[in-house]
Amino acid sequence: MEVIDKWVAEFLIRRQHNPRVSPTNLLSALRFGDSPDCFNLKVSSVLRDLSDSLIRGSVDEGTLDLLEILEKLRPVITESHKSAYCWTAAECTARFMWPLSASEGLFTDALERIWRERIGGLKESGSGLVGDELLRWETDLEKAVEDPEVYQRIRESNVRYTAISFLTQLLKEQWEVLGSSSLESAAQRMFLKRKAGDNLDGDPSAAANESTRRLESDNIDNAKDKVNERYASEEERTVDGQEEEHEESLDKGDEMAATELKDYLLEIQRGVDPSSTRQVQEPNDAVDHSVDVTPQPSTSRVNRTRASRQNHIESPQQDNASEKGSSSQGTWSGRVRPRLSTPVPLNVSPLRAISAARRPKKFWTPEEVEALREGVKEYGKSWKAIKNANPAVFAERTEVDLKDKWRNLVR
DNA sequence: CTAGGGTTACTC
DNA sequence: GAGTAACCCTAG
Repeated sequence: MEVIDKWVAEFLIRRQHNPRVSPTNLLSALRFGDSPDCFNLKVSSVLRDLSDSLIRGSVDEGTLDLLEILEKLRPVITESHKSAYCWTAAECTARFMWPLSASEGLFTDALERIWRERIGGLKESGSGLVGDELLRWETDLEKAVEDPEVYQRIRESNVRYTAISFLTQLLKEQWEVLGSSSLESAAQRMFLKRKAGDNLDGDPSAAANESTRRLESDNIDNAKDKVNERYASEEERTVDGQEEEHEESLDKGDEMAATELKDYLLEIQRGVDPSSTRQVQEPNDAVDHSVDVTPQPSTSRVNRTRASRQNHIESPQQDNASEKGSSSQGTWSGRVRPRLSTPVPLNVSPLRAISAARRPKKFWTPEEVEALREGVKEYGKSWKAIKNANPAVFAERTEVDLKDKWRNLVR
């Protein structure tokens, strides 16, 4: 199971749209240790932390820490990694240039801390992050202490923009090199294996292996090509268009991966727990559930539509079973058709969960209504704020419930 | 997250 | 069937 834990953790960390994931907390909570098979998980975690920093618009010394950790994980340093580190270090120093002269404020402290201690340590250890560009910056910043003109020039330049551009570029490259997450790769392999098994009469496993090999090789080649192309345009210090392109490919990839992953997880669940294909439990039904040949009452057209929408996975079979059972009881000569069991909806985030049953109706208490009136007086129609202001009273109400109740009250 | 239309379950 | 309250769905 530990492998699955790692896969799921890696998958969650790499979901850029999930703001609740904190890689550091997640890894420490799961206690994966330092085993070598955690490599993808660790790299993903560092990249995700970097990505979150950029989303928050924060480029600070924590970013330098992350870039140094990334160097330890990926000893082959790319140009964008070096540049990102260099410009981030420059930005971390330049941000202390808010006074008009170097002697005021904390500029010299930052110079000491970042360049003499931190980067000095890197030089001693022979880090690949130390390059010509970094050394040039070091010289310029040291000069700035004595030379007001150099100080002023650096102070007025937009170091932050370039740092963010390189960090964005680095992230894009690193995600591409990392390829699909372990979980997505496994889902893709399962998907291709099944597809090959369905389509070919020959040796399905050979075909699946070939397809998988081709897919993986294509992914790696594409990533490498893209990285090389990017290196060719290393001097372009701009992020225009990159973000959009990245988002678009993420969305398409997410959609495909989510579908395949869902199939794969259903399959895992069937394999792990065959009893998981449980029957529907009716609250007042004390008799044997193993058979059910009673046709479902069809109260109205809309009810049927609703029911089939809520149970879209099982509805075709169930409808057929019900109809056949009712219409052919005679021909079955007393044999009863076992009712097909209903698969349990897999509530696996971030896949969309299958619609849950309707909540039981709960009438509003006078206390709740009063709290809602007071809340609207205080916060207006900010249902979330009203709920948060009265968590105990509205423990069993959603923001939408509050909105609906208010709509009823003002009618 | 919110607004607004739709659905469900219930009463008259 | 109309009216109502609570709940659901989905666009923006």
